[in-house]
Amino acid sequence: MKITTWNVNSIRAREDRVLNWLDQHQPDVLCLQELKCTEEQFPFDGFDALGYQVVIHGQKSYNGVAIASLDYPDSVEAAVPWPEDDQSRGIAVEINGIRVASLYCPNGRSVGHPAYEYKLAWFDRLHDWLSSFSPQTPMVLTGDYNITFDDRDVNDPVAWREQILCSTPERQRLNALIDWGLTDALRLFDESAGIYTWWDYRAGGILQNKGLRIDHHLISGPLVERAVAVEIDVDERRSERDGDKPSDHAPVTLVLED
Amino acid sequence: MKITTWNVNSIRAREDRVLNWLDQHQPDVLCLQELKCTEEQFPFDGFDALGYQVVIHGQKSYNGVAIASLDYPDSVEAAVPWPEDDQSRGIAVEINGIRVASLYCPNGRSVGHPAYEYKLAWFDRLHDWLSSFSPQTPMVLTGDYNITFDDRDVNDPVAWREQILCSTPERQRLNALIDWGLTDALRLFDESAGIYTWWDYRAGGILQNKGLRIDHHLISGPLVERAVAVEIDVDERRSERDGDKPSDHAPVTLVLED
DNA sequence: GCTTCGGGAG
DNA sequence: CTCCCGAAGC
Repeated sequence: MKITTWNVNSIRAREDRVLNWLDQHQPDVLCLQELKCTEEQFPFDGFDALGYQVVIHGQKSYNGVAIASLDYPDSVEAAVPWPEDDQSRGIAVEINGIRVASLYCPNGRSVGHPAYEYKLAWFDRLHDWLSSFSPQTPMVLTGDYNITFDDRDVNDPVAWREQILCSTPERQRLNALIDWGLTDALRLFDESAGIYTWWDYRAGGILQNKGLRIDHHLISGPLVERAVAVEIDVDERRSERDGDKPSDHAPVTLVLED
Repeated sequence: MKITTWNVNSIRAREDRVLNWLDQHQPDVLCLQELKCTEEQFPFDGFDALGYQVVIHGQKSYNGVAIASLDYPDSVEAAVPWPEDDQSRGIAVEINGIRVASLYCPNGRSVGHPAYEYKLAWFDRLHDWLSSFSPQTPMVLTGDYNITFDDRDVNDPVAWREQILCSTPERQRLNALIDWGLTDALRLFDESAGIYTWWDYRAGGILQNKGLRIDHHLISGPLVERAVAVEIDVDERRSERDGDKPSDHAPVTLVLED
């Protein structure tokens, strides 16, 4: 079973690329972030034609998340981690006995900015939501966390030191999810530095591999047993295919046994 | 010899369509209007690859005209009809003994609007410019005139009566060019009503053929002798090809003998 | 409708 | 760099 996360930076601007990728890679579940559209604007038809169901928690212009899947979800919870959030940043489903969440965590703009305070508070809310489950629940919380775990995830740790996406309070929030009982799936397979999932559009980031690892699969114990790989499709980020214009994030795929 | 006029409504937004059309139809001269770009922004490379020279009188965001030709022009006069005009609406060349002008005449917005006064004054300037030549000069003044000659050029003459593009003062200015010695080339071949070159994007204008004839070839006596056809490529305006998004104007081609 | 722009966001 | 938007222009 394959579960992919992909911040597509506008599904309408990227529809063809996403559908081509989906057609070629056929993950069982595709978690999308930064749709930048409402449910009315979402291009369901293309996904339908490829046999994918889509549930979406949309928003005009900003944010917006969705989960596309070959099987119908058994349940859907939009507005994760809390329903009163006026930003659409999370949606969760149950599929084949696994709880899957697609998360677009706040960016925070810069350390100390009001958006940074919202980011930290948002992660506290995410922790609260997570705590409503048992750590024995098969779970995949995946998406764009907008936080690096440590300096191995950062191409230039000196430049990024205590900057947004890398500050200690942010990393504490991310590690609180680990402490609860989740595992950073990629690190089960590769402990090396220099593995990235996002590269800034500016400054030719992708050509010089100036990236960060901020898209993660956090998985609970029962899935740690089943995890066999995490794959980052850097070619899709780099790619000149399909009229150029890739997203600034690569698709990242968790492969589970069975 | 074929001389085409085409208001492309942004050459950057329409580059592929224009080049595909050019490659298929191979006119000797292509007069373009509403480039909406400066010379720096103009996509010369694609024209070059098809063997076309391009001279341009550009402007940021608005207006902008060009002439693409298989043969090099023997002379170029940008800023027609007068050099101090702060809007880039005309360029003229001499090619194979014929003076060719590509004109994007002012729209005028609505009768009585300041832009309407500018439109009338602009046509007076055009008449002055024209008067610097002999009517025996082989000339093609072509482009988007933003004026209909008479009600045969109007899909709904009642609705358009004395409206912008159809008002008596505008038609007088257009006829002043005829009185000087030019001929409306299309009417040499077809006197019927309902021949249009422009259809509003709104209200499904093209589907109901709710159009106007505002793109003209005005030709001098020596070319009246040589004219054999005027062809309007309505399919290109209608077309769903090349990722949709046609211009609101069709290409119009004058065919000359020799 | 469709294009341009500049401003805000990332 | 790339996206969104709301004006303005046609």
